[in-house]
Amino acid sequence: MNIGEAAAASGVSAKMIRHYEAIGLIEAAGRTGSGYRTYGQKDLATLTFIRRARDLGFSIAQIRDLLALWRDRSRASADVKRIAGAHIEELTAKMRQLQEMVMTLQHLSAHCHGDDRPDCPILERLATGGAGKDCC
Amino acid sequence: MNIGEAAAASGVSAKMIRHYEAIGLIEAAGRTGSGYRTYGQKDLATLTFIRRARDLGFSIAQIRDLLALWRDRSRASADVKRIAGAHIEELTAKMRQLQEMVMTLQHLSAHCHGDDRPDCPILERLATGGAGKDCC
DNA sequence: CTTGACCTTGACATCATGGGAAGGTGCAGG
DNA sequence: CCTGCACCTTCCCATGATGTCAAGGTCAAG
Repeated sequence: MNIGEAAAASGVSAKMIRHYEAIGLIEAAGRTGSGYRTYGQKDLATLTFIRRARDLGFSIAQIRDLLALWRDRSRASADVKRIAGAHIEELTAKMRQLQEMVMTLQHLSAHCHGDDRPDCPILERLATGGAGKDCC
Repeated sequence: MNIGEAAAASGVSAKMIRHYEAIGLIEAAGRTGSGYRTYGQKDLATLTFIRRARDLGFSIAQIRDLLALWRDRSRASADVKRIAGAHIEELTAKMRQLQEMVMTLQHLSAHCHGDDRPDCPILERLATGGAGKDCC
C-alpha cells in the first residue's frame, strides 16, 4: 500500500504520516525500489490508532506513551488510565477557561446596545478593566 | 517609561510588545537617543487593552479590529458586538469539542479497571474504534 | 511516448509565545 | 574612573500540528 492509500484508509494525511515518521512516532515505513513508502495492515492499524487518539485530543507525546503501552502486552491498565486521567484534567481545565471567557463575553455583549451609537461596554471593559457603567 | 516597565505595568511581556510592534498591531514606540523604546500613558493603555482582549481569547486579527473601533469615536457599537458575538461562537464551538472528548474519555476511563492487568477499554477503543467489550 | 496521478524531499506559513546569543546602555558603588 | 549588574537592542530558532507550494521522479493506462 502506498502512502496515499494508507492516508485515505487511516484518515491521517500523507503529510502527517511522513511527519510522524520524521519525529519517530512511527517506525520508518518500508520502501519500494524506487523509494516509495509501503504500508501493511499493521502500519495501517497504528495510523488509525494515532488518528483516533488525536481525535480525542491527545498530544503527540501522550500518543507516544499510549502507543508504547498498546504494544506492551504486559502493560498495566492503570498506566493507560493515568494518562487518560491527566488528559481529561487538561481538557477540563481548558474548558473552564473557555467557559469563563464565554460567560464574561456574553455578559458584556448582553449589555451592549449593538446599534449605531458608539457607547459599548465591551470596549469599556477592555479599556478600563471595570465593569462598565450599565453593569449590575 | 522603558519597555520593561511598560511590560510589568501592562502585563504584556517585553518580547510580545516588540512583536506587536513588528506586526503593526501597535505603532512603533518612541526611542531615546540610544535606541531604547519609550512608552507613555497612552501606549500603556493600548497594551493593557490588548492584554485584556487576549485574556478573553480574542485573536490578534480580532484585536486589530477592536483597537480600530476603540480609537474610532464614531464607531457603531453594533460592530463591536458583532466581533464579540463571532468570538463567542468560536469559543463555544471549541468548548463543545472539548466536552465531547471529555465525555468519551470519562466513559472509557470509568470502564477501565486501572490495575495491573493489561486489558483496557481505552486502548481497545483506540485500536478498534469499537466501544470495548465491557461497554454498555 | 505522453499524460496524469501519484510519490519524493525540502522549504516556508500558520499562531502566539518563549529562549537565547551577542552586543550596547544606564546607573550605582567602590 | 572603573566595574558590575540590570536592562535594552536585534536576530535567530523553537514550540505543535498541520497545510501549501515547488521541483523533480515514478507508475500505469492509453
